[in-house]
Amino acid sequence: MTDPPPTHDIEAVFREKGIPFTRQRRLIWEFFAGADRAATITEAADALRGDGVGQATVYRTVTLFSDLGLLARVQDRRGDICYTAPPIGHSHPLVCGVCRKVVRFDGDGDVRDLEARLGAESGFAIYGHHLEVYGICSECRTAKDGDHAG
Amino acid sequence: MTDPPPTHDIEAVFREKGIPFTRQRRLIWEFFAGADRAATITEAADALRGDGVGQATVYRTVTLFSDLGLLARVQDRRGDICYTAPPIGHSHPLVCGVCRKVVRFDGDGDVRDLEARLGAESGFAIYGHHLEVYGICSECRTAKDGDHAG
DNA sequence: TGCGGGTTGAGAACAGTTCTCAATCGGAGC
DNA sequence: GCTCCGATTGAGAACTGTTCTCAACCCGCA
Repeated sequence: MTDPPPTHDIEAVFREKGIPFTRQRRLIWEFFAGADRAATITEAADALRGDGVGQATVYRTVTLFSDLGLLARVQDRRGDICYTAPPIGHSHPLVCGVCRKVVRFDGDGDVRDLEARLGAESGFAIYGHHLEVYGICSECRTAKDGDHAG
Repeated sequence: MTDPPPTHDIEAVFREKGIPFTRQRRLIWEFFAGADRAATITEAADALRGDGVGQATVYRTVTLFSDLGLLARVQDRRGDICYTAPPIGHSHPLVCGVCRKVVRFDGDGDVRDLEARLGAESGFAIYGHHLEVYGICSECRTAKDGDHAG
């Protein structure tokens, strides 16, 4: 696993684009970047309410981060929309359906082959794809095995 | 491309499971199966309102079809949730981001290789994946080229 | 034809998201 | 340090999409 991207990198992205990196944005970024699993907007808003970050700001900011490619949208097993950092620029999320832990993988070579083939066969101009893989992480499996007694 | 599955096949699926295939369900199925592109629930409800199909019924029925694997959920370019028939059991949707036309492709071999690798590397017990490829179909590209004048 | 269980439609209720608007913040210029 | 100005923020209203409730209805069965 890679380290979470340091906050100052993100600041650089913002500065480069001339967008203010405010206290609230930093807090929201740290919430997602600091977690090793995907979180919903509601969870972020709940967690940051105590820090004086409003719900609307969380929505706005998550949208902003998504637009900038800094957060990726994934789904948990119930279909809830979650967000995960760091960017999925050229990687894809492997999401634990139980605890929502996210492991990133490349896999882009595979998909790019497929895209090239598809484009040729279908006549579509391919502009992107969305690939998520779902599984249960080893910890959750262990926990589940332990639960068998109860 | 494969032909859309005939309605009597779907009826057989329902009969086999002992679920009534009502007039409303038939209409909703025909709406999705008859379209060559993904449609939202709202669109289906609007289209079928005149046939006396209520909104709640559309929601219920689309959920039912999804559970049975008869409809697949995809997203258009704006992120709107759409549904498309026939089933994506072991195929994946290639979605036109403009007109939402859906072409199905297999590509499962590619992903299964990837899944096996991922499972081994990450320790996750892989239980599924979600792959959508986005592009612009040739018709929409032609239309867009034509628009260049205006 | 009458019965019973599942399905349906209308609309209320609910949850998630977006919008509105005044207050606040932060950087630039003095 | 102070003022100005535009962007951002928070609170809550408004809106949208989805689910729930419940009486009416439909269909298979006897």
